[in-house]
Formats: sequence, C-alpha cells, structure tokens
Amino acid sequence: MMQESATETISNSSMSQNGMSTLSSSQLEAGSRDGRSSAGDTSSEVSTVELLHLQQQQALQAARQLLLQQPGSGLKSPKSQDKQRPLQVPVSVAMMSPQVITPQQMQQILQQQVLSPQQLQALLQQQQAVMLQQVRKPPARVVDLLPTSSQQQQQQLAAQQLVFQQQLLQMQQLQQQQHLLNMQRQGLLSLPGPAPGQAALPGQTLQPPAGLSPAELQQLWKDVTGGNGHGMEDNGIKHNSSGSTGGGNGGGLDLSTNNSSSTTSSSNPAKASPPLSHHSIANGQSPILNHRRERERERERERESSLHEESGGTHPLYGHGVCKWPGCEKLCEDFGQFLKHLNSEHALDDRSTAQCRVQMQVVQQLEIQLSKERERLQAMMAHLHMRPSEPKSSPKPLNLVSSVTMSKNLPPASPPNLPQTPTTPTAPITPMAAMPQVPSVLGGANVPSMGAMRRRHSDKYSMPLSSGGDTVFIFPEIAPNYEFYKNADVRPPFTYATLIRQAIIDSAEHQLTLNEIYSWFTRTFAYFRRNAATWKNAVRHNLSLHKCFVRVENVKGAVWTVDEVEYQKRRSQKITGSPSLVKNLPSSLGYGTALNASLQAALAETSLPLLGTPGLMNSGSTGPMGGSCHGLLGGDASGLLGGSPPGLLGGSPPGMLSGSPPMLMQSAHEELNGSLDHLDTNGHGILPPLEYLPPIHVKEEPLNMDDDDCPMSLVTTANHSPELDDDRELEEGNLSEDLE
DNA sequence: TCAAACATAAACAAGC
DNA sequence: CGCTTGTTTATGTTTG
Repeated sequence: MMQESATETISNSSMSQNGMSTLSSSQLEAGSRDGRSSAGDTSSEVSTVELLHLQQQQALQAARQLLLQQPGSGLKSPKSQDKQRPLQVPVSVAMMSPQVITPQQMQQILQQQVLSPQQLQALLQQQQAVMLQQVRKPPARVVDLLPTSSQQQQQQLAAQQLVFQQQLLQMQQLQQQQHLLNMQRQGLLSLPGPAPGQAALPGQTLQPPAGLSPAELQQLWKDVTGGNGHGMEDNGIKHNSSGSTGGGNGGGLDLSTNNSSSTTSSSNPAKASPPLSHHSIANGQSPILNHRRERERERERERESSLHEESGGTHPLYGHGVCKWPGCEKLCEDFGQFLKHLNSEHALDDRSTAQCRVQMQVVQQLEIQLSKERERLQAMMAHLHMRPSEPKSSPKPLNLVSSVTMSKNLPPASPPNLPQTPTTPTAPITPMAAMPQVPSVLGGANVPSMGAMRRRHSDKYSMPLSSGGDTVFIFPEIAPNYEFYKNADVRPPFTYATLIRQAIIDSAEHQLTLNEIYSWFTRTFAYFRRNAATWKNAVRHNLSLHKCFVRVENVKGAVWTVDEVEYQKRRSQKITGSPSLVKNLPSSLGYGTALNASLQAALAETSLPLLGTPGLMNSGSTGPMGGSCHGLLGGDASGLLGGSPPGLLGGSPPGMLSGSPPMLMQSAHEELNGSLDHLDTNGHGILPPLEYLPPIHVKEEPLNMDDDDCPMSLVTTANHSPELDDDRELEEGNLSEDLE
C-alpha cells in the first residue's frame, strides 16, 4: 500500500504550506479512514498519538523551514525554487513519517548545517519521546484530555502500532543485515562513518553508524530481536524497501519513520498548521528534557560499556553494577542478577524495540555529527593549507573525500568507502585551489557555484595503475564507490563526456535517449540530483560537441550512441600527445600507443561499468559491460603509470574490481583494430564498434575528423558543489524513481 | 605563457 | 506558449 513508490521530492515550500504534501494518497486515505482528519467532524477523536504527531510534525516542519531559510539556499531563484531545494526525500520515506523525522531527513538537516546540534538533539529527542510514548503508553494519558476519544479505538491504535513497529523492526533488521552484508562484501565494515554526503541522500540506508563496530551492531540487533535475528518475522510482512533498486540502500532505514505514519496516521493536524519555526521545536520540550538526559546517559553508557566490555568480559549493557539499558540504570549486584534483569525487563517487546530504535538513531545522529565535524576540520585545514590532517586520515577514512578530492595535486581521494586504501595522504590538504568556497561542506550544498571552475583532477590521478597486469580501475574512486557516489552528493571525478559514454555503454543497447541519459546521471550520482538545469545543459552540450557521441534516429526518436572510434581517437591523441599525428596517421603511430593505452584502459575501465546502474551492471556478472574502455585512457597514458596511489587500487573491494573480463579486453582490441582499419579508409568512419552501435540507421554522422572533442580525461573533480540553493530543480522527482 | 580540455552559461532553433 | 532537445558561441578555469 505505501508503495506508491512514485517518489516525489518534498518541496520545502509545499511543506511549509501544507504538511500534507509529504503524505501519499494512501496515507491520506489512512488518515481519513481513521477519522482523524483535523477538519473532520470526527475531530473529537483526536488521540494522544495524534497530538504527539502534531508536535512531531511541527518540529519537522520547523526543521524544514529552517532548511529553507538557510542562507543562500534557495533564495536565489525564486522561480523554480519550490521544486528545487526540496529535501530530496523520496516519498516512500516522507510519506511514511510525517511526524517523525527520518534519519535521512535528519541527516540532510545536519548536512545542511541548518540546525544546530542542539536543535537537532531537540528534534531527535522529540522523536524519541513520541516513539516511547507511543509504545509505552498508548492512549491513556491523553485520554483525559480528550474525553471523546474512544478507548477502543485507542486500543486498536495501539495494536496497530505494535504491528507496525514490528514491521518496522523487521524491515530495519533486514536492511541492517543487508547493509552489513554489503559492507562485509566490500570490506567496508571497518569503515568509519558514513560519508558526509551520503547522509543526505534519499536512498541511503543507514550506514552502519560509523562508530559502531559490526559487533556492536549485531549486538544491537540482538538486543532488539531478542537474540534471534528473526524476532518479528512472523509478521510475514514483506519489505520491499531495500530492494535491488535501492542498490542496497534502498529505502534506507528509516528507522522510526514508519511507525508514525502507520497507525497514527493523523498527520492531518499538522498539515494545516503552517510551519512553526523554532518554537515548534520547543513544544515537545517537557518530555524532551527527560529524554535528553536519558540520552546523555546513554552516551556515557555507551562509552563505558565499550570500555568495560573488553576488560571484564561483561555484558555491554552492564557496567558499574548498573544496567545500562537506556533509561534503566537498575542496580544489579552481580552479573547474574543483571542477566536476569535484562531478560525480564528488557525482553523483546515493543518497548525494548522502540528503545533500541531510538538508540540507533542516537548513534546514527552522533556519527553524522562526527562526520560533519571531521569534515569541517578537514576543510579548515585545507583552507589553512595545513598538511597535518593527512596523517590522521587513517583513522578517519571517509569523509573528507568529497571535498578533498578536488585538490589538484592529489589524486582523487579515494572515496570514503575504501577502507583499505591509504588514500589519505592525498586528499586533504590541497585546498581547492581556487575555490573559495568551502570545500568542506561536502554536501556540496554549500558551495556556490563558481562558474566555470574546473573540477577535474589531472587525468593521471584518475587512471588506475595497472598492477602487474591486474586490473585496475580507471576510476578507482568510482568503481569501488559506486554506492558512495550514488548516495553522496559528491561530484564524480569524471568528465561529462566520460559519464555520458558510460551511461550509453551501460545501456542494454548501447544507446540512450537524452532523457535516459539524464536519468542515468541522476540515478547513478547523487550529485546530479541537483542543479539539473546546469548539468543537463552540460550533457547536451557535450553530446553535441563531441564527435564521439552520435545521434541516431530511432524508431521512437533520437537516441545517442557512442562512437568508440572517435573516442579512441581522442584518447590516442591525447596519449601520444601529438594530436596531429594521431589524426593524420591514425593507424601507425597513434595506434601503437593508443592500443597500449586502450588495453590498459580497457582493463582499468572494466571497473567503470560498475558505475552503471546495478541492474545494468548485472548484465555481466562482474558488471562490467564490456565496457570498452572509455576514454579514460585518454587521459592518460601517462597517468597510468604515475597516477593513482597504490592504495586506491588495493583498496577496491573485490567485487568491484571485476577483473577485466576477457570480453573487455577483446572488445578493446577489436575496437582498436577496427578503428584503425576504418581510419585508414575513412578516417573516421566507421561505425562504432559493434557493440555500441546498434544496427540503427544513423541519421547524421559527423564524420569530420576534427578533433575537437572527445574528451577523454575523466577527471573532473569533485568538489564543485553546485550552488547550494540549487535552485535548479531537483527534477529528480522523476528520476528519483529510478533511484529507488 | 599558451594551447587544450573542461565546465558553465546562454542564445537560438526546431518539434511537440 | 512552454518544454525538451540540439546546436553554437562565449567565457573562465585548470593542466601540461
């Protein structure tokens, strides 16, 4: 039912005007069904939950409002503003929890740095309060206030809540497990926190909170589920949330999200209410204070527990003779007693699960905060040209990446996801050269567009190293970090041409319509979910400008294909360094080098396919489509060698590496050969290698040999953050569907 | 310093 | 008329 996955972005403006905007029709229905519509005559039935929801929603709105008001953000272009800055919260998420801020939203808020930590805490606490209240005391309390509310309904409500919570838990559990699996698969478990940018993305799942060790996570779940991972499975509820579509992160865990929407449903009350500013946040204060304290205690406990665990072999929830269960603190003489207490008082029940959930959020929140702070530190250091930060990177692998990558001197920092990679050195420091903006903000959100800044790194960096014949990625960063780019608002270090080519190659038929290319961009890179007008224009510009992109008339219309030959030519030229030579003597000279490079590139590029959407990637088990190598190479023959730090390579997770499939190599060769032949004859000619050019009638083929374009370098750097305001719409609305 | 490669903007035109 | 798709031109940045 709630699957109208049609993801929609929540428009801030709309939010502010009408809280319901975030609700799906189904939710609305539910709301009306429950008879809680505020306007309705049945208003008398307002339940406690509803009140709580109202509060919650108000808080949420306040937060959103704040987001909107963020300086420099959406004010710029009033025009499309509403569409643009919206929190990119997929409906699936948004609708689920009108009252409760989802982790994604929280993250986004954090990312935008709109709210102070205190404010965030307040919000979080409010959420906690709501959840706990919902769980613990259903209606009771408020009943008094609402004489009309019927006990029965409340009970029903409570029951529903339970069910929902269970579902939620189950879902979360699944997601968590999935995530863990993914992480393990990619060897990312050790990773620290979520990349800063990631947080904001909709589809993002909750990353295992950086600080949590797998063990902790497991423990957490164990606690929640009562030790058996399936505690609530009997519900038999399915969770589509994270389906493959989500790329694993699918719905992300919106922890609490749903429960709210669920039964309580009444999102209504809030809807009409205009955004309350900060005050709204204060509304829930009373409970908040308590919770805050509780939370602080929790944190302490966490710390303590971590210490104790190791030493005494005690239980993580037991320390100093006290039960460390959030909000408990019961004194237990000995461990045995503690165990008893634990089993009796904190058994698997709705309350415990709710607490667990809250705890998860708390942890997540803290981690996000931590990431933020780290990032900030990085930015500061970068700004000050301090190198010191580098060393430390080791401990904190992730974050910086995004912003850092920009540094021209350094290879693109390995994306956060690469745990192993030593990348560190690279990153940080170099300030973004000319970028005044604060790179750090990774969200990119803050950086004003600087106009024509160039964001790419020197090609060499992007080139992979071929380590002894092993594959390497051309885009070390990406392949392994497919998820990263997909979720983090970090500009991918590739040129538009490279990306476009990748998009086309990734397609089943190696041809895409413009719109499909757009979709690929948004689907594959979080970064392109913003400033659509800008990058779309760039995409069109590149398509038209580069000869390697051929427009073909298709049955349906026009589609774009890649002329590998052209692409290769480019590369060769680039590689050889003497375009003229290549151009004129394609075969001979250029070829040799080109070939070489191509091959390497092919190998390396195999990784590129990874970029492709998961689905596409699947085509080849390894994922790599045959991707013929992109031009990446182009960039760099030289780059290949010197380029990327060893770390990058090594780091890439096995899966990602897709060793270059023979196919690729083959195709690469073929292409090269073919290209040469053709070149000899036509000079340009030829249709692109089979693979890429479907038997379509080519409407227009620019055969000129100009060499203008086909950019090969892949490297654009990341940082450019589009304007924050990104007024440009996130037209993602449409795209987002793909994402999810 | 310069040329090339890129990014970004924007003007325009053609189609729908 | 508005939007999408394409093409072009202009300008600025980065890199080798």
